[in-house]
Amino acid sequence: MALASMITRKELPKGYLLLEQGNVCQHFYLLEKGFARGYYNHEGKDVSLWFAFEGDILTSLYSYATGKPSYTSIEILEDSVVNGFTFGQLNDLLEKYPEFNLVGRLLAEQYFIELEERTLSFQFKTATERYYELIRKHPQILRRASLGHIASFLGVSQETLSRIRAKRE
Amino acid sequence: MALASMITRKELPKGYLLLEQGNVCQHFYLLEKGFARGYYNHEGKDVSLWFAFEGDILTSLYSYATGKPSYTSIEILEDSVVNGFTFGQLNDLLEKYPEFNLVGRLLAEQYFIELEERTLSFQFKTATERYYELIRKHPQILRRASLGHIASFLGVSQETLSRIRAKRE
DNA sequence: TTCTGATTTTGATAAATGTCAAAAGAAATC
DNA sequence: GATTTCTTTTGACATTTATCAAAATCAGAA
Repeated sequence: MALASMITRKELPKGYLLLEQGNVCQHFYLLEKGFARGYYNHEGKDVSLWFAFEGDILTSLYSYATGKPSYTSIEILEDSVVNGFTFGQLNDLLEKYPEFNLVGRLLAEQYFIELEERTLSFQFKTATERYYELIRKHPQILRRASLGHIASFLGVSQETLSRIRAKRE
Repeated sequence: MALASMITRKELPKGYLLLEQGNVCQHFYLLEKGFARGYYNHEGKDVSLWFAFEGDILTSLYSYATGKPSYTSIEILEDSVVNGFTFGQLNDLLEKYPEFNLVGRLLAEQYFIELEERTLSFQFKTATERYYELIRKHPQILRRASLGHIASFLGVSQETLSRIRAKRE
């Protein structure tokens, strides 16, 4: 079983829902080109959890690890190209070549570290600081994501983010 | 190299600082008996990031994964017994028996999932809801951790948590 | 270009929470 | 048991941010 033969390449239009909250995620997708976000919907409130750029992975690690329905949805925000394979294929691979668990471990560690940073920033930084940090790290986000999406990612209302922007300059 | 011979058992008194912010963490510790917390200190504000019970692991996954100084400290909150081994020993083991990466992967996934849940609860739940969820999951925490520690874990001031408690019953 | 719908900004007000200060209570030490 | 120290509660007030509503701006379709 060759790795290459497992991979399916797909073109996805803007607005496409790659994964819907409540469904069990079955795939890893590598975002070759485009832009996407993960979000969580709770009582009508739609909150962005992450943004994914070229080279990032689109999946629900939760679903993969637990086999349970994902509580995040994945939305394609710009026409994109992804390369995907199923969890089943990956598990076969891991079974056959246990060394690959090293990659899995490093990946999960990486995920954890990024999330830890995000969590800390919620507890220690103001929305304003989080905003400027975000656009410093990912300036492109300003052009690619809407104010509403960014606001919910930062944990503030749109109006508040708009006022944060207004204060500067 | 036997796993058992690597492990060192230690008794640690209440108040002991197992890991200090700014130092590179070198060990995994399994908490056999006792109670501990991880916390982060920022400009004098001391914020609890997690509590560890019997059976939990005490370490800085961040330090382990990156080799950089930990930004969390680990404090023993009750006289405890831990079983520890160094990252170096663990890495030797992983190199010799790559299958162990599976354990590492699952562990990192587990860490990630728990943190994800915590992060979501910050964005979607009120401090009151987070409080009652915490004591539902870990009732013992009420007896073992101080109000101040719990308040910072929940992301509110002590006074606010005190008022949350007063409202009920 | 013009229209239409979505996004962003602005204003007024209400609600939640933090901060400071002090009192009350509990625990530890002598 | 009395004293000291730490923890928790309570009160008053200030600050931050959300919410609701409306206006302004922008973007895509006709």
